[in-house]
Amino acid sequence: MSDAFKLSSFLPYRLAVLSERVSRRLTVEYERTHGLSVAEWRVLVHLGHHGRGSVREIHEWVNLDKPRVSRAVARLEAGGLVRKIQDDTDARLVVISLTPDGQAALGDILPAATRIEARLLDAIDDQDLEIFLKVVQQIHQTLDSDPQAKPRSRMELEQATPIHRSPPTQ
Amino acid sequence: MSDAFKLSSFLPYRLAVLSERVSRRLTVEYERTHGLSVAEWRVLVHLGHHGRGSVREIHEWVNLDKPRVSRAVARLEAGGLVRKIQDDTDARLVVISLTPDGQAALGDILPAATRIEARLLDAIDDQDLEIFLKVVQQIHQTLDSDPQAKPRSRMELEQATPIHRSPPTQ
DNA sequence: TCAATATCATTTCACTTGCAATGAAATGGA
DNA sequence: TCCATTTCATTGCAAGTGAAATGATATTGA
Repeated sequence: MSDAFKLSSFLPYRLAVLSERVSRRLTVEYERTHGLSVAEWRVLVHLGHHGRGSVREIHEWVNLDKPRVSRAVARLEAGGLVRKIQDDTDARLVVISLTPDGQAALGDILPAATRIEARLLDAIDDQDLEIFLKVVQQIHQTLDSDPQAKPRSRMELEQATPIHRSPPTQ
Repeated sequence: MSDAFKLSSFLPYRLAVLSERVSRRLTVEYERTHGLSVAEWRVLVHLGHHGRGSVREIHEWVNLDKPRVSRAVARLEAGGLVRKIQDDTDARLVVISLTPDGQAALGDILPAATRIEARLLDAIDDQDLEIFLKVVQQIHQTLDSDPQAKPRSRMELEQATPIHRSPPTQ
């Protein structure tokens, strides 16, 4: 009882609740339409943007541990959305790329995902969004200097990308 | 390849990455010191604030489904941090409350958790934080009017609580 | 009063997760 | 050249997860 501490005003809790709710909303979309999990969706998107990649590469970029990527890729391959071929200069590597079906699936889901994101962003003032993203970056930076925190994934570090409003440029 | 869509600038992805990193940092703390999971931590905090509660009540307040609460409570009881007693007016209900050990554990973890949060907040300008939280609320509100999204938990709805800066008042 | 329905907490079951092996292949140094 | 180390992807395994089922109790309405 008592104690001034309230879970509802605890920043980590708030982030978790928000993130989970948003993520769940997204999942409804690509679960229903293509039976994809979050991991599979991320792999697909990465391949859509980068064309091809090894398990390690994808792992480094999309914030998923290697076993998760490996299994996601296996499921995607079983579903015919992705192709795995042994690299010929390094036999340990597996080069993963989208099949035409994978391209099609991605082309189908991307607009839906973007639309959901757009709906969320529409309610937010431009300047507020900018500050929001700045704060996100600041939190990351604080964690960067905390030895107890997990390092950021490569993607986060390389890209200080702004959010793309509805009609995506570049 | 190509396609303008980048995962790194996709809001839901960003939220997930940030939330996971923050959550993991917290977990290091109460995992190491008391072997607690996130669910157990939330239950403990809820009880610390509300004194007692049923599984359903806790479930509604701390954004955990009932099975998860039930199991978290079971583990906490096994560890002696929590006590379960049958409600005498309604035999279905279980009234859960902290034991002295539970109080002590909470008293031990709370400062550490607050300290980590304070470190994150310290880097953020007051006004920016306010806007950040406003944006969080706006995202929730957008989801509130989306029939495909999961409704907010009771706690979120009842409390528009601001973040408490370091020396927690009230 | 008593059957139908609703509300609890818990359990079941199939599935996912994350960490730590594992085994295969490449690399570097003696 | 050849052994030790490193770098790959995958798999094993113990634990966790969530949705639905279960069983116990309460409530409601005929």
